[in-house]
Amino acid sequence: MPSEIATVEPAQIESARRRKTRDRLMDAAYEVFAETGVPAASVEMITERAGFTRGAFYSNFDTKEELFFALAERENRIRLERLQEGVDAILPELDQAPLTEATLGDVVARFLELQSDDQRWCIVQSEFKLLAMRNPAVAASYLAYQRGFLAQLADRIDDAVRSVGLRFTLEPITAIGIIVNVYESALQEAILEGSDSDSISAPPMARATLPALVSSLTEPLG
Amino acid sequence: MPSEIATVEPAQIESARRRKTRDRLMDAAYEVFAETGVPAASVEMITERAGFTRGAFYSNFDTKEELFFALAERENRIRLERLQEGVDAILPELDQAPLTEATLGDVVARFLELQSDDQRWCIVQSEFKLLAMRNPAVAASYLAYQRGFLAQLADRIDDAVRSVGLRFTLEPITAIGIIVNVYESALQEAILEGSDSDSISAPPMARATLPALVSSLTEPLG
DNA sequence: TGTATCGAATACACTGATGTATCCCAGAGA
DNA sequence: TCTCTGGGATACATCAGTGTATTCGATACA
Repeated sequence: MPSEIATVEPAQIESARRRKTRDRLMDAAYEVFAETGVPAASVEMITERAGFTRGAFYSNFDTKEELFFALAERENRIRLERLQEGVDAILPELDQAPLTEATLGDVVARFLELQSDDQRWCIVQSEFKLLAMRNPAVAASYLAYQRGFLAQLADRIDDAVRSVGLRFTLEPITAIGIIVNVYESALQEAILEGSDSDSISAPPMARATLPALVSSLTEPLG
Repeated sequence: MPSEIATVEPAQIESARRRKTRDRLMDAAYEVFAETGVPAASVEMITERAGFTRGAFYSNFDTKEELFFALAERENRIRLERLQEGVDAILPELDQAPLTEATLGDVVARFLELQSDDQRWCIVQSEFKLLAMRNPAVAASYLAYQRGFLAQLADRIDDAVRSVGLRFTLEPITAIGIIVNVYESALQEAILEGSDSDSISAPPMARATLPALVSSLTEPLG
């Protein structure tokens, strides 16, 4: 009897199988959304790519948009974690070859690369931003994520800057926001230029510009 | 007879009526594309908004995309012209109240506002950029326009900077590219924040940040 | 006033996507 | 081995969008 009462609750315990299916659908959606955009992507394209039929999709998600949000959430979470881990991995290196004004820009670039790792993510994120510009609810969650990420990053970068005896001439958050902007549009420009080859020649321009920019935005401490 | 031969050429002389129809369709498309995005917009939404039926559309354009490109071309042309005129209108003012380091940032902001005047254009342009990131041919024309505009702007701003006895610490084109980036993302952020009200509270953030940024990116001449 | 022409409106045939009701199978548990 | 349930597959009904062949109406010109 008690067991029956227990089974009455509609058992949405996310079975392992179900989770796997959802993940495969998200993986496929990631590719399709990057290639064709969210509005142009059909449910069938996604399920076909994932090796399912449309029935599987509707068993796991209500709408294409719901899948998109789930995907964005998963990817954002992954990147926040990667930032944490990545910074922790880079810091020990600096004990051996301590940070100087000359290497500061490179380290900043490496931090940034932890977030925008590939072309597809850059495109999908643009799509999300565009959606947000049209939809206040989406905008709220977009801004929340961006600001969280920026705050994390700003802490780390500000530390690095101070450790070489410099400080930002603007508010640190503002300055680092600018740096992130420059990095991201360098990435976008790389995509625009290399559209034909789908290689990930992401950061050369950023690597060239960032050090100079960082030094323009900083001054000696005190 | 000669007149008949003349009429043989298929008379695509862009009658005034036809031009007006095309313009009304573009106006309507501007709104619809901004509201729903290009892929989600249907031909019928556009023609309905313009007060025509779908027949009129197919008499003037082959596809929705063709209309989109025509619209982008028209708007880009308008903004390039506006930049020319706008700068010429601002310069005389400066004879009365000469440019100083303090007012430099404001003048730069005013230049920039000549381009990104309203919310809808910002959104439509993002849409165009996204399309370009997926399509090399579109990318080429996108980059061409952006670079043309940047070059124009850079000339004017560099003059202004030198006229107050400063110069950019980075390559002028690079520095001004950064400034444009910062301005544009300030605009986007304003949209993201004010999504509910559709007012055009575009530049307050930019107005606050730009002067400091400009002074960070410049140093005394010589 | 009549007519010829240009361009917008209408109607229709066709495609492709969506959502859902139903079916069926594999695997867990007794 | 049998059964039962969760979850993916199938099939169908619906609908929106597209493109085109054709019709209609207004304006220019005689």
